[in-house]
Amino acid sequence: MSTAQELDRRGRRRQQTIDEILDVAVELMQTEGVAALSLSAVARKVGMQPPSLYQYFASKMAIYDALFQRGAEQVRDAQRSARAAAGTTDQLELGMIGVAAFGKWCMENQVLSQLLFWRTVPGFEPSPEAFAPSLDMLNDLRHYLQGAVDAGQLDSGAVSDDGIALFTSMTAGLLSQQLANEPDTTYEEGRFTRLMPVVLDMFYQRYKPTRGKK
Amino acid sequence: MSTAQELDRRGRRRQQTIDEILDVAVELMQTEGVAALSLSAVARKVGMQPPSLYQYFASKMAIYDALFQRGAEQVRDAQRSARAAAGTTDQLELGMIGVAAFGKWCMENQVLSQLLFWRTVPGFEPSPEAFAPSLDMLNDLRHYLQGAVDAGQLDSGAVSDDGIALFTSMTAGLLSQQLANEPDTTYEEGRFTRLMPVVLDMFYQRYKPTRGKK
DNA sequence: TGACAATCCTAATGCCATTAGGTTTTCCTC
DNA sequence: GAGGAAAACCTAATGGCATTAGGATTGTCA
Repeated sequence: MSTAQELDRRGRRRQQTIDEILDVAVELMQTEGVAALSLSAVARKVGMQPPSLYQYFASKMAIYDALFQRGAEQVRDAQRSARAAAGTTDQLELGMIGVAAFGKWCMENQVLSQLLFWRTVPGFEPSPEAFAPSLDMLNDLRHYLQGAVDAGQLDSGAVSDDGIALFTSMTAGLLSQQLANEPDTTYEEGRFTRLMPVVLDMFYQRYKPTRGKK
Repeated sequence: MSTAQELDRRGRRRQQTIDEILDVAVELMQTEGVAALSLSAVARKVGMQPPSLYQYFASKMAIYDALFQRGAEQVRDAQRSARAAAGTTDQLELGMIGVAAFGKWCMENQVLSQLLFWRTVPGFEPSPEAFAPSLDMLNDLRHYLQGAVDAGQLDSGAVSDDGIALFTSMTAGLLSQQLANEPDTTYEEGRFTRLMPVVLDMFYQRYKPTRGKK
């Protein structure tokens, strides 16, 4: 009836198609490899001719970018809701919960993880907009480590550049090895991800308050 | 004169061409991306027509495989000669020297590193032959850690599956982050690789003899 | 009903890897 | 030094890809 309503209807249909394209793209990347995504294959699976996809995405890279953003938002929110669901205010524990949620999401969304955390697609560089949620995640991490420092659970070195670099490298290192060498398992049972509590403990040992600095 | 000599001449010329193709391939991967290697571009740069390359390699994947093997041999040998050049028999120190040599090679051969340690090229799986030097490297690592255990420098847990997984994950984690986030620097100055001694120390702290087990 | 815009199509371009089949070059044997 | 085999290289062709141009169809509203 009203213009707004019609546009809304059309807009919703359009969004539906966009989502379907992205879903199919993920599905194909799962079987063919992230960098081997073919627009023609996507079009075939959606039931379109390849050029029609350009009504929804300006290029193949735009699809990668949309998936990057989708993934970054998902993993950030997965981390946040895991922390919110936990009934604790212990900053250290919240940090650990976040890492576990992160790891679990990565194992369950390997295609998106690869896009997000490896530089695996030749010409692809995420747009600032798509990258923003990743920065949120890094800030969240800093926030909880700072909280642990303030609570006297960690030495202040833990939130230094070196501390952050160590934290992300060690956790991402386990994830990376897991995804590369033994992808078909769960976060809890993986030969590498299983060691996540160990590396977190190593980190805490290094940045114990009152002594652990250098 | 003799058949052997002539075949040798031809064989040497052939090997020269093969090497040139591989060199050009690395060069192009540096500028265009590892997964974006184009045989046509290689052929152009070598001064051939694309189909002529098939005289030397059965497919594009065969080129990747040759590069994989080349890289694996290079990095293994770089590690070994660094250890041989060191004037020590201290197993722990030899382990550290190996890691440093490994890291340095990776920073100086980023294209090959990516091929070797990330799963970045869609259809590519290294042949067992190409993969063998990587196994050598893992055995070398095990050997030196075992040596440190035998010398009473480390707890035996260091050579357990978990210990090895931890060691490789932490070192590869730093390298990975360095290559992905700040590739244009040296091993010594990189924001992440600079922390290599720190993570090695963390490892040694965890597997100190006489106490450090669990 | 007519018009506008969204949606989808076919046709075409220029890239790619790879195969088929022929020509030139190299080099050893006689 | 002539002949011939094998190596090295070529052109032509196939079928795939991403992307662009431009036309047809369809839905939606005045």
